[in-house]
Amino acid sequence: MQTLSKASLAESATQSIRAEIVSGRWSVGAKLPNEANLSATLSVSRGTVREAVRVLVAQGFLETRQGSGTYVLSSTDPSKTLDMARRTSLRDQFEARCALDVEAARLAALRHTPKVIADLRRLLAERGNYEGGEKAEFITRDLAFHKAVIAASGNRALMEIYDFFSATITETIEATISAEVPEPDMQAHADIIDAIETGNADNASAAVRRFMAPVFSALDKLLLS
Amino acid sequence: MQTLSKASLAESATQSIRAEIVSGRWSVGAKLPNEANLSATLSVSRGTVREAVRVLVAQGFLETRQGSGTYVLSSTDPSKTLDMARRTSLRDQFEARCALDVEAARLAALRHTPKVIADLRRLLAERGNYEGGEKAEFITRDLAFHKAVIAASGNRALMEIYDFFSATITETIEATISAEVPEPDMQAHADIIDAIETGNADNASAAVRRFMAPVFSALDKLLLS
DNA sequence: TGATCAAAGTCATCCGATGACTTGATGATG
DNA sequence: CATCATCAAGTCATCGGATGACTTTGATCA
Repeated sequence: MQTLSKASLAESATQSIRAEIVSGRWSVGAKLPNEANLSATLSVSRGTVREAVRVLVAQGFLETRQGSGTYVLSSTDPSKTLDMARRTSLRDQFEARCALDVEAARLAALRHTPKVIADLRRLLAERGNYEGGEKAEFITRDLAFHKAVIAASGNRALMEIYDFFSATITETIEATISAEVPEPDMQAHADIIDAIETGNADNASAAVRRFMAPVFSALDKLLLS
Repeated sequence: MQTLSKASLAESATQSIRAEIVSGRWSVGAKLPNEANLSATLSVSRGTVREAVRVLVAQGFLETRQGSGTYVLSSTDPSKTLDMARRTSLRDQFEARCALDVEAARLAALRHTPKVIADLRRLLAERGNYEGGEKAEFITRDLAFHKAVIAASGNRALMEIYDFFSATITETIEATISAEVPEPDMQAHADIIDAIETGNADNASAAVRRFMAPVFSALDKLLLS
């Protein structure tokens, strides 16, 4: 941030107020001092305070209620909400990933081309089954296949979200329970490609769901133990 | 964003200026009219203009140079990861949101409780059908219902991602084509609740899919026109 | 030509005033 | 006592003017 060198008073005020919020000194729901008070505390004019507050309102930190006051709405940057998704349980992450896979397979079935199908078959062949060796490399090849399915959907939003999750899921798997979660075999993967090729959206999403079932079963067992 | 329902002058000014930028009428590098001029054009005071500009500066759209003027830095929001979602097409965003809705309904069907069902029914009743009036307020009530469905899934990852998208989708809708996208009626919503209540996961997700169909049809028509 | 500098243009900040809205107290009413 | 209408204080929303700081421009001059 080069802002430090030439921060305007309004920008400084914005940072000061935000610091109070993220530090928790002004907790969620708390009411801020009124504008005149803030003005005095920060040693800037009321207009400058208003500019600072307006920015924080736009960023989702604050909420102003005319006639009532200014209140803390959130103590975290809402633009980074996805970070929160990262910290959810492993099962939640898999379920979310499953949602993306299912919809992607559906869309891929509706929009597939012969070239896409050929690419999927090639990636699946390269992936192979896991037969010992470096687990991380296998996971990488496996992810390449799944990303290709998402790409086949032609939906960039799904791709972005999937990338986001696949990275963290990979980490989690490798670090913790990799041995306990079964990798669906080649046939289960091939079923997905076949369903996409037929162009039947329902079959494609159902294939993904069957595909994921054993993973969820394994996760449930882990949660019980 | 419920902000539109009772948008302050400053927020309206922010949107007006941003609209000029994203539409390309003020291209990157262009110099904006001076504050007095903007003040006259937008029929608000200069202080209000400054608040609006300050927000857009914080979002990375504008840059102010004291003594020189205000210039367009970017026509897209570069400050956050939201960029990725903003740049995807509206259709992509809806498809991604649909993926979340479908999976959430499925999980909700498997995990529902009487209280959750009652809450959903209450939210749907509060939502009502759109019968004129403030569109933004209706969208807010509609979102509350859909978020409740996601919450009923018990999956925090889905909730986070959904929040992420609903914000940008709402913005896009309100800013551009709100009138063109049909809102599914109460019955379509009620069908989802009923399906969840029966505990049949497939029916629940199918209900959501039927629910979304007319929206996609409308989007397709927009793309063709 | 090149450097200097003054003036105009523009944003930064401050101040005071008025309007609009919310909230809580007050008091009348039944 | 409970309820409701009314009112006053507190607060944000917006306005307009004024002054300072900084940049750009162009005229002036060596």
